[in-house]
Amino acid sequence: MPSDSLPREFYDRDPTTVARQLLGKTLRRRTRRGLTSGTIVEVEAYLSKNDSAAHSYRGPTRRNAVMFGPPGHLYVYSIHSRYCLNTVTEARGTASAVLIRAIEPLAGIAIMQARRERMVLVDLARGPARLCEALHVDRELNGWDLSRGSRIWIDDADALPTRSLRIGQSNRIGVTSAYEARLRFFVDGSRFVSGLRRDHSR
DNA sequence: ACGGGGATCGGCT
DNA sequence: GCCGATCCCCGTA
Repeated sequence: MPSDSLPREFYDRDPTTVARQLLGKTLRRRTRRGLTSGTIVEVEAYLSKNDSAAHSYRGPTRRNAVMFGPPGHLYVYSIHSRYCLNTVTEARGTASAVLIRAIEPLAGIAIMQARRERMVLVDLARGPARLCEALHVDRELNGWDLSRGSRIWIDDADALPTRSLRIGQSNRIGVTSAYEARLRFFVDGSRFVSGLRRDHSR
């Protein structure tokens, strides 16, 4: 429906560039229950080469197949009986992605509160699995094309001006024993960012 | 405020 | 069989 959904070309770039540019954009989700949305405030890049933390590192499997497909599609995987949401980046076959780790809730807050069984705004979508629960994202959306602009998509409307954002950078959260290159990006100063521990920030 | 530990299950070796 | 791109609760202070 919205013609301002980010086009496929937006995602057809290296994951670090896409990750940085996703900060401040608006992630939207529409279900029968209503519209929920939020401002993206925290992301991580997973590279197609030399990145042992990327799910695609050891080649295609059934789980990571979407990562090897075209950019702009959703890669949803489960961990510890929860879900995390990525956007596939770069051209088909390169298998990179951006993990969306946190949003600042904008619309449909009551719906998110009900889904999360939490009232505190800051607890609704701070962390990748919390975000998925708040937006009702599960494996059914794995492979969904974000550029279609329905069910779930990202757009520029209500976006924070990227130029004026102060972007913080750190190692990725929960990634151990991997080549690390400070591939986590977040809106500096936002209360809606996860992993505020000292060893991650800055 | 901070840190330790358990839940819980699909994917991969 | 092992182990997470996690979350939440419950100790201490």
